[in-house]
Amino acid sequence: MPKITLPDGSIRQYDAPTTAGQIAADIGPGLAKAALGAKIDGTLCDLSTRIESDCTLALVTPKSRDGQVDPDGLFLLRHSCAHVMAEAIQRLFPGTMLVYGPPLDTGFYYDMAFPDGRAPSTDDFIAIEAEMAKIIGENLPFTRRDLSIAEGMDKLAGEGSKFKLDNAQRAKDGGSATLSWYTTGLPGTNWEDLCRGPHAPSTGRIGAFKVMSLASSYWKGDESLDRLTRVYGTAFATKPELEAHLKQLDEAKKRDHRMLGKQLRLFHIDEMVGQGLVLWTPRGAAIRQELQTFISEALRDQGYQQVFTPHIGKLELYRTSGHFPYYRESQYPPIVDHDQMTKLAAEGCSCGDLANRLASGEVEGYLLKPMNCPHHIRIFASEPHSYRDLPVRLAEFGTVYRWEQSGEIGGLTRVRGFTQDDAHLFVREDQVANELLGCLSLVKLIFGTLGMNDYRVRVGLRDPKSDKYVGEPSNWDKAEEACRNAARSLSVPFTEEAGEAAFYGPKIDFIVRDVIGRSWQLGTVQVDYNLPVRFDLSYIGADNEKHRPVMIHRAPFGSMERFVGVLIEHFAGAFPLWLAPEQVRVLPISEKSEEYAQEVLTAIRKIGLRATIDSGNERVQARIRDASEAKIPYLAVVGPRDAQQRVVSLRAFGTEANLGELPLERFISGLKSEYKTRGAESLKSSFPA
RNA sequence: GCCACCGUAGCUCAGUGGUAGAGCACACCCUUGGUAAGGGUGAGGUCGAGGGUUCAAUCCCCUUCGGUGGCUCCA
Repeated sequence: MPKITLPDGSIRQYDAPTTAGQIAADIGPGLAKAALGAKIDGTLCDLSTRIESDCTLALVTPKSRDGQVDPDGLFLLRHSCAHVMAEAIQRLFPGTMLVYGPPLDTGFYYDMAFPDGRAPSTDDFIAIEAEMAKIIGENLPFTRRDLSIAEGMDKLAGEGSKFKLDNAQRAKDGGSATLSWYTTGLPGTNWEDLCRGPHAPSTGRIGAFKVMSLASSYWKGDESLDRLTRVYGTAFATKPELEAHLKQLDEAKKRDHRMLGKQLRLFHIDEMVGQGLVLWTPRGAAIRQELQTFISEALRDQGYQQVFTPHIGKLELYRTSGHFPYYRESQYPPIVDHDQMTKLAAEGCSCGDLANRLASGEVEGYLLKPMNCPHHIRIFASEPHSYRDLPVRLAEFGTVYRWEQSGEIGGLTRVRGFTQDDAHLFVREDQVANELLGCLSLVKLIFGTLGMNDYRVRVGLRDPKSDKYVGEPSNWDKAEEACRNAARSLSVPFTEEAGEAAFYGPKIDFIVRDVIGRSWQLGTVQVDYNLPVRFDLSYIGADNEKHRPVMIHRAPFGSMERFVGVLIEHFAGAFPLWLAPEQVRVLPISEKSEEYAQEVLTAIRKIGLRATIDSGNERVQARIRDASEAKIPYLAVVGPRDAQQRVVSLRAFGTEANLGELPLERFISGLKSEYKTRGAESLKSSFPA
């Protein structure tokens, strides 16, 4: 006789098997009406799930008691809505085979195989949504039925969908005793789908939904298998929630760095220059320069030395490092000099031959550098080192080139040429732990100064099953342990992920999300026992013997391109004073104040800030609007009154009214300290709140 | 790289099988205005590029380049 423990601790006793839905009804009609499903012993289930023995039970509704949207409720709604969409699409596109349709954080998708050439386009969304509305309007129950594995397999084999058959096989392999189908309505009469559930009780519970977009995917994520069409949608319990979600998406779009980059003229990517090759326009370059100055100061404080190295190097260098053999596909092809080319052409050497001979080393060429480490290593190796000299820390804003797949390139976040704020530390083994901490503190300083708190940390370890990693397992163990320990010191939660290591060593990565919700790796710190071996690096120890240094690779920004891209979105284009491309705009009320405005401008420029004057033939209101749209931190409005009193009327970005008047000298000194302290001190504090 | 969609003025976007439009930006004129758009006039386009169908293509078809959304990849 089941004894049900509810979340408030109360217990309900039943003398016969019951269902979650029945229990909800027993508690109250309101709850019965609101319930979408139940968590039985922590597992999300249908309301119709039969309960035969003691359990804990929590009913799932669209909103929990405190008014928050319940993610489990959304899960049920979206999973159910995916079914409704699949049914609607199968009605409109006969012959469509269903593959897999899970809920997501922001909605759901369904992968489908359409009969050749008959995939829907976005123009069909209206029809699909109309069909879905019909199904939802009928408020049909989602009815579950279980078949034995054998029966179920027979049924699927008869229906002839290899995709569903495969899903069933995987359920079977996963230890499932039965296969379940969900019918939208009456089993045997209405539409059904192989699905492990759970679902909302009926279609009518889907309050609001929208078909969002089309994309493609590969079956099981494997590009050698069938190509599928993925239809994305979303669903909510109510219309206002859907509208709020759509509005949020729209807001996110406005923060998109590609949009803002164009609008604020921060960078340009030009067809004629090449895909994924970023041109930094003056305004974006100002931001980058400030960031580089910032990090250079921090590096100097930590005992780094700056170096410069060329953009190319001999293939032999990258054969030694392993980059060329391991990552040939993702590099620009090697450069072969004229004489070689002429000679090879005379021999009738084919492109294939040339590739092979470059790979084997029979023909030498140059490579656009995919990484800076080999160059830095050769700097280290260019002179002998004593154990007393270590750590040697070589830093460079080094530009590297990688042949990213064309479909992956976009904006500043994935590009083919980018500049890393790179450095390589050559350290004694006993120094590894401490140097790692130094690297992490640098990352923390950067993220802290910029107010970027929304990041996660990943410790990337080797995948024991893969053979792409070079070096001794014992060294890998040591390096992985050092990373783990350093990550622990961060007091930020981190995950350990096998298979995420670089080929030469484990790493600690800092990962942020963009406005669209995509994750990007920014800063990275990597421990490397392997390249020192490949390059036979050494230092002389206290024992007068040769010893092998350990390398640490680190780039707290990751790349300037990606970092600035993420930063544009982080600030929604409204950069703090120290980073803003145009920091102050002086705005004379009329030509009568032009002279004083020029004086103010000169004073601002004298302390090294980027400022302009807008003496345009427009009314003040219009020019204020222009400055506001350009997201300029400070606007100094000056008219005859201000000139008379030697003050400026100050307006800050993001504040509705003007802040008030400030004597010119205080304005200048306040600007200076806000700039120099990178916002730690603010000019705004000169005004009453 | 794969699939889908998109490419019209500097930007955002309408539009049509008979060689094109709006708003903003830009230029000039009037206006000299005190905190988020003052008024007028004007200039600006090989409708991404190449090929095809057609009497005629910005529009239809093919190819190509670029962008977007995904997938796959990412030292």
